[in-house]
Amino acid sequence: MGFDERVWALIERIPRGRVTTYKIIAERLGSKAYRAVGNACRRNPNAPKIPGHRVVNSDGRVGGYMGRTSGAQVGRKIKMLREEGVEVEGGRVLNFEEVLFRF
DNA sequence: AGTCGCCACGAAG
DNA sequence: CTTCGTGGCGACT
Repeated sequence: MGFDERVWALIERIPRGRVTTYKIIAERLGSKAYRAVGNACRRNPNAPKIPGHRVVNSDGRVGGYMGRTSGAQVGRKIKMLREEGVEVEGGRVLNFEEVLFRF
């Protein structure tokens, strides 16, 4: 099981209505490779099953989606989050600390 | 083997 | 805002 697979396995455990961060995932893997976590997400092979939209930046900014840091793809990410009850405004997760999932 | 070039990032300036 | 460090991976040679 490579690095990417381990990242995906963790992402699958994020509950609905919660988010986590690249940094937290890296720490959970015993690594400081938060940037590599972003790479793993970018290579996410199964968009619906692996909820990459629940992974945001450590400062609460929504970040990117489907390989993009801005644009329509990111818009869909925000929409999905809203649909599961996560408040997003101005590209930021509201009540970030409250919805943050730390495994 | 090694190198090089990404990055949905983070910290510091 | 801007750099700068950064880890792991894929695509090369």
